Amino acid sequence: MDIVTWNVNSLRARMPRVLEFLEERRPDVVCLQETKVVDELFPAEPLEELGYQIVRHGQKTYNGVAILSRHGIEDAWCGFDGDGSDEEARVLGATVGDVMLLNLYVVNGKSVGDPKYDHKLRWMERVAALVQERYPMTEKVVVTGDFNVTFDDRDVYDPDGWRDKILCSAPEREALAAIMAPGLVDALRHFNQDEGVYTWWDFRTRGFQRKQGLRIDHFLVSPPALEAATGVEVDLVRRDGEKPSDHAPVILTLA
DNA sequence: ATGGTCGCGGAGCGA
Repeated sequence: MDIVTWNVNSLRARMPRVLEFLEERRPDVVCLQETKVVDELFPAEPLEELGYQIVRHGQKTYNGVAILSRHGIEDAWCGFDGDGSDEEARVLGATVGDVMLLNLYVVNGKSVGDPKYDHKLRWMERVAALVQERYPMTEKVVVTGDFNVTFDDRDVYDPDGWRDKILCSAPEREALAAIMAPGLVDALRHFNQDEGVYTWWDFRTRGFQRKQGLRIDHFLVSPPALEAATGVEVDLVRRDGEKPSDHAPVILTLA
């Protein structure tokens, strides 16, 4: 089973690239972030025609998460309270087969010290509590999405330039570790110790062309899910070409 | 330190 995480930076703007990706790779499950579309305007039909069931949790202009699946989606819920009552649409949970999914679009935080940064740290604390309460590590758990946090220098093209900056600060990394504390593992690092594996490149600096990126999109998996995992791959083809997102899709394969 | 480019929505904000 292939599970994808992809921050598409507007689903409607990205539809040609998303459809091309789905047709070529036929992934089983796709967790999308930054759909930037209210549920009533979600472009479901072309995705359903490719065989995908859809659960979505969107809002106007900003944020928005969705899960596409070629297999039955069960027990879907959204927002910290499970009812979509959050101000920001960033949390979507569901079960597909024996895999418990949590799809997250973590707060960006703007810059260290900004009020949005404090909001990010508090928001991540709520995620940690949610994982602890609702995701037993004895199950196949996959917590994925755009975390807007790097793990270490290997995830950063210019570690000294980014030292203690947003996406790289110690408090953010500690908040990420707290989410993983019950027993989640960074699946990509289990398979690949190389530096320079990135998932996001800034539009403004033409980061992709300059090979200047960060790894901020992750798969955090429980021991049973790690046992089933056979690899994690970043699909760089999707970051190149016509009207790409600023993120590449990341693909986790489970046996 | 700032700006650079996208997307949304139709100016300025968020990333």
